[in-house]
Amino acid sequence: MSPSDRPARIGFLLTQLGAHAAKSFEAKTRELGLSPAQAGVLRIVGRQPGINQRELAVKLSTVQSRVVSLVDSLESSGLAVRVRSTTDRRSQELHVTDAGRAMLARLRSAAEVQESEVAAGLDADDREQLYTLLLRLSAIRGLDADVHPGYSDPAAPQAGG
Amino acid sequence: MSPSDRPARIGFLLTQLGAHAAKSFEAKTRELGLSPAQAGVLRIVGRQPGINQRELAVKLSTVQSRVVSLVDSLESSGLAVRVRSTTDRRSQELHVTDAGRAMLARLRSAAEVQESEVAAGLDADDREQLYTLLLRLSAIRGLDADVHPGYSDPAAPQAGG
DNA sequence: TATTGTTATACTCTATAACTATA
DNA sequence: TATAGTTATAGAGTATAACAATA
Repeated sequence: MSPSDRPARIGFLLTQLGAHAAKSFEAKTRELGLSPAQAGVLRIVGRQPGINQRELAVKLSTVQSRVVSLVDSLESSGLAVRVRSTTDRRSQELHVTDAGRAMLARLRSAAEVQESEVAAGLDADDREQLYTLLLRLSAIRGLDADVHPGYSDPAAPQAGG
Repeated sequence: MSPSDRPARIGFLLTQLGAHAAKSFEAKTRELGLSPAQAGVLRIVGRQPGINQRELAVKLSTVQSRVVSLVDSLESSGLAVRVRSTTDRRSQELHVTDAGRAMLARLRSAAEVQESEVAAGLDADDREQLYTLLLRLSAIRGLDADVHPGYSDPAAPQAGG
């Protein structure tokens, strides 16, 4: 079976299933009161306490102005705080609060639930095989295991791959 | 290796790799002057000539008003046309023009290029294995092989899966 | 003069609601 | 009265550019 005989190919299927997984995760973060983007920032700050906004922007491949509004929202919901660096007063060091840590625990539970939903229909061997292949692709692409895109796009149509 | 020991899991990896694939495809459609959404509509109309806008909205899981603007753009770039149904003058039957068919051929080439990029680093056996597993997941989810989401979102940060 | 962060603003994509025309 | 499509409008998410504070 050559690639062109296939009803849909790896690129297409990855796009389709990735969007599906993203939507299911988004539904769960929204129930917890967060957008996927906010959840992602919280996760990174939890793993790298003291990271500043510029570093966060680089990690997320976005601009500082966007980080401002994301951190604003986390701060106003009490999940994270900004602390002025004592060594460089331009810099804001970011930290997760106790409430933020509680939220991270809830997000981890949600991710566990999502995992079983996403893999439903595959037996343990298939899951292991799929996991291994995807992890290899991710490594080949040089993707950061801490960062994944939060499609802000709950019901976005098409593309023909 | 239990799920919770994993550095990143299937749901997370699918989301990450799916976004990556979507972005690479989007870059290609943009070069051809189309958004992923426009490309997707063109593809569907090419496969189902005469489909009307309501049917298209259902297929894309979106609203009719959105279909209007998508079809508007395809029509004004000469890739598709609306034809009033003779049996129900409320209904607009959609058709691809010659220029639209030429564009579809270019999109197919782009998809071929994307496919080799996305699967780069895997040998033929691995690709076949991955393809089989993804196709099974897609079938289990009941996803439509004609429709996949066009993330309109070129550089969207995070979510913690 | 360069860098960190902020504000103001604008653009894209998408949905909701009111409307027109046909049935 | 219901349906296919359209228009007008609003919202979310994101980026760009000008600005303030600090280095």
